[in-house]
Amino acid sequence: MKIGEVAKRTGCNIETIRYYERIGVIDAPPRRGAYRDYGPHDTERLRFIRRARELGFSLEEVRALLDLTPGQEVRCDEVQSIAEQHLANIRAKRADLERMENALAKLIEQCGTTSNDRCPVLESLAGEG
Amino acid sequence: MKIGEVAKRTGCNIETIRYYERIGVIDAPPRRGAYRDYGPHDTERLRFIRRARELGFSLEEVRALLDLTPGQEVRCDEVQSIAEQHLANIRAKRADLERMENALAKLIEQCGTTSNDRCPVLESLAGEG
DNA sequence: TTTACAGTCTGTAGCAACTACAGACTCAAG
DNA sequence: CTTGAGTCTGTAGTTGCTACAGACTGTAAA
Repeated sequence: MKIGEVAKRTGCNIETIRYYERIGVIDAPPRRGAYRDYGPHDTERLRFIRRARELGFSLEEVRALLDLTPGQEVRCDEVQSIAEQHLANIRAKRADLERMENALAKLIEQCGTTSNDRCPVLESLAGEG
Repeated sequence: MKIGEVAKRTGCNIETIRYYERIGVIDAPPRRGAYRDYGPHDTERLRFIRRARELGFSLEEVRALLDLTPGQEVRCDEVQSIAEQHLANIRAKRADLERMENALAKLIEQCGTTSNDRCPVLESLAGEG
């Protein structure tokens, strides 16, 4: 399978696949002539990576997850610990965004309620303190 | 005022201030000898930037906001429009995170409920489709 | 006056996770 | 034999900083 086919099947784009190879997240496949020749194992791995990325795992975390299944034995507790750490990160980010959202919504709400030549958004950003 | 003082007062760090100057978010201040010499106007501007960044505005958005008050007249409606666009972005991001959080939490919940040699997290990431 | 020292200067490289080229090549079909 | 889509390598860009190296400056104490 050539890289374009793999890209189509995994939803990763071509440059990204080569990028993953370069940084060692996936192994360099053998070549058929000049072209990379991928097997089904690569497809699975790339799909795994894409899904994990969609869940917001960093590539470092993905690497760690992939390293947890070198042979047969699955260390579910370690997976769980990585996932839980990640979950905590997501929650923290979400809380951040929530704070932003509330603050911003409140400012916008005040638009139009003050006199014409004052803008509550700008004033709040500019205000001393 | 030298850069260190401004950094202290605005909560921006020194490298960041010079970075903002380099990319044109703030003007280059005059020099007193070899050193940058900042006035109160710069402090205000930097504080404005820092606050906007804390609310998640991109530097491009910050630039747009700063450009809206060149003279006296404040175009509150334009500010409002930028802020609302940004608010929409924040909401979208937050919704994304929420989806991630739910998906991940569900997976983690299943940990320990299946047989020892299967890990629901990994299986879900690896699964075909 | 000298000298020590904190602060500042410029310029460059690094981070994450890609994306986007340029310019050369390859390989299969017509 | 030529065309053309696909692939190759290598490099640079993105965002918003941060972190140096190595030089310099300005002030204050000795």
